[in-house]
Amino acid sequence: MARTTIKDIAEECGVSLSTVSLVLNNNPRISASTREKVLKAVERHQYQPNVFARSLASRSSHVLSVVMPDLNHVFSDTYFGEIVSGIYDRASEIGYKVLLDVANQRFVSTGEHVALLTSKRVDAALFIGSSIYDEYLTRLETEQLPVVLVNHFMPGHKLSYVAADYKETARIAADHLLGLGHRQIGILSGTNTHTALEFRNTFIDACVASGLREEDLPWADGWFSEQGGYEAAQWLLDRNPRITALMGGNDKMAIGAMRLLKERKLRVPDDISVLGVDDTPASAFTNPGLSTIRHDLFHIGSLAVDAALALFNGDSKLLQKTLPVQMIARESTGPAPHRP
Amino acid sequence: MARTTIKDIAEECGVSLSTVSLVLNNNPRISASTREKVLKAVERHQYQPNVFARSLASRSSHVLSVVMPDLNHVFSDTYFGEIVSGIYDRASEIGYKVLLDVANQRFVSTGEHVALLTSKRVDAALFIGSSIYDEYLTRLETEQLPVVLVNHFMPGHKLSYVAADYKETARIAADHLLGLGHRQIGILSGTNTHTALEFRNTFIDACVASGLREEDLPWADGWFSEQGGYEAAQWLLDRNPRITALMGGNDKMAIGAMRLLKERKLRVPDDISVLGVDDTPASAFTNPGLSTIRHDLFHIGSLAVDAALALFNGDSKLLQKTLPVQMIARESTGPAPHRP
DNA sequence: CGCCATGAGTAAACCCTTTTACGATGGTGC
DNA sequence: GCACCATCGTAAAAGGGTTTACTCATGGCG
Repeated sequence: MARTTIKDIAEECGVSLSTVSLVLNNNPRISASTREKVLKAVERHQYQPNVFARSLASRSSHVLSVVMPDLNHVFSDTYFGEIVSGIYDRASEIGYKVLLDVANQRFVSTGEHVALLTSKRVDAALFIGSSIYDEYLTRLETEQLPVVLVNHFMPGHKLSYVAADYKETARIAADHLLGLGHRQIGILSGTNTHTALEFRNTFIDACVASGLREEDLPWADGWFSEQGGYEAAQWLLDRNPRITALMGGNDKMAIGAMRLLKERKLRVPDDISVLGVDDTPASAFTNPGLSTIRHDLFHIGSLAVDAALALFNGDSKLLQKTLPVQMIARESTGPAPHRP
Repeated sequence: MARTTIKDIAEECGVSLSTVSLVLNNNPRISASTREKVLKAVERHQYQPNVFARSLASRSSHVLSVVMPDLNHVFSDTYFGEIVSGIYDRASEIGYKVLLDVANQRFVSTGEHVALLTSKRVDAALFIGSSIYDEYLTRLETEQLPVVLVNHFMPGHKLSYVAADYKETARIAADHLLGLGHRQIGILSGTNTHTALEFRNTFIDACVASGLREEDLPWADGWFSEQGGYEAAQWLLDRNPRITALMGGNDKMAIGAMRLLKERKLRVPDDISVLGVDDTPASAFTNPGLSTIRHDLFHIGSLAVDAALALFNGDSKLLQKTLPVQMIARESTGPAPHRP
């Protein structure tokens, strides 16, 4: 039994194909009575338009691609997970589907990241967490494709993005720690991303502006993971035992650092304060609860969807949106201890 | 500038549309010389076939849907993440794309879970982690759609699945704990899934067969999460202080239980042993390392892809595959302590 | 009463490939 | 020299919608 097509509906209702199509697309040209007749038949037959025929004719697929970075276990990372949830929610709310991609070697070298868009397979693409070195993004820029970077950006490139305000994050973080009296702060800096760079630089600048010396703001690069935070903290503490606070590049790094501190029998926050960034769900459940600067990743994801579609619809050429952040003070930060 | 189509290529090469199409589909009917000529033109124009036209004509979308359960933070759950990784990897290996879906209220009530397949939008669908109550699956059964349940199943239904051997898992677990001398074992049983039921029942049967009494095998239901494990463990320990081992329904529950034990100053495994199921990445990093029965979720994901496509291609009507599991003994299980 | 604007619907072109039945060409065996 | 067969291509029919320009009544207006 063949699927029922628009033709079947048209014949049954004694109208033309176009009429049915117009009804289905809510075109006001069709009278209420005809509309109803058609809709009834549609309902009766459980008619489902063929999405391919539709996409082919309308040049819109109603599909969004989300491109994940090629990291181990990306699909179970809370940071990415929150963003994907936001994307998925918003997309399905407005009738869009989400296609999964990973920016791995093959994906880039075969040019699939471009073909995906030029072949109209997807209306737009959302890139999550690409790194400084992701030169492939430039091709997306030159070809003016509907692409949005999610919670990161590429300075000097005309690429749209929706991202948390990392500068403001850094300033709030600096204020918070300085206000608690910390004068030697170690920075667990994420690696390979412009946001990480911007965060670190702004943080340092803010501290220096308040009278700290650069040498009292040692930093170490590391992966944005518990392990990365653990190792970076280790490196920093071994060289700078007088540090009274650790600034994590994200919550996971901060959590990794806290594990190290526990192993070293350093109390948080009595001996050393730890501050994170993101406010991923786990942060509320650490012990002590992690103070952090909240980035609303879910919301960033949904806004990215809207931005991407605005680009696709030609409403705009370039969208660069920076979102406010919020200090969440829990228990992992406290007054700086006296160091003799 | 319009996209180059198969027609452009054909004209440029002085051959028919069909010829180009056949070349592109590696049909041996076309001679090597013609083939080469066409491929050169394709290369020169960076020609990309229009996927929609292709899907429309060929009735195959080369897309798979992965349907996630409607849980909080599914997209950052390691269990689901591992499976999705396996699915994604295998799918992209064989030229398939992966579409994301969530089995939420809307998805089911609108019949999208069926329409997705009947409308040929996707070639097949992979359902991850549906529950006992997911009646909507029965419609997939009656309509004989290409659907595979991933690491779970529905007894009494003719639904294909690829799942770890939960019975064997239960037996291995029982052997392991009994071998260590445990005689009173609390079970942190996952809830709402047939695999959880099967696991619990088989575990109890195995223990009883070895001479334990049922009343020494108390169990508590809980969500498959750290929190769920924590609470279930709490409930069990409060009522059964003589327990010497806790059997987690999965690693997360086991990890949650370990947190509780730490809070209660009970040493693992000296005072109480803890055993998990799955061997998700985190299990190697707990302290002490979590003993567990390994389910190769990544592999299960890839096999599910192959199974789904076998169904789609009509190679088979029903595929029910059970995969071997493996004991991973780390430090969280040890000899039962003497309880006076 | 004739003209025109408006509303409702339709015809037909178009979107781009796949696929099957058929055609042409040249060679083979007898 | 003929029937027959491969081999290589092609024509044309799907596949199922969208969309634009056009038709045809109808009613209002001057």
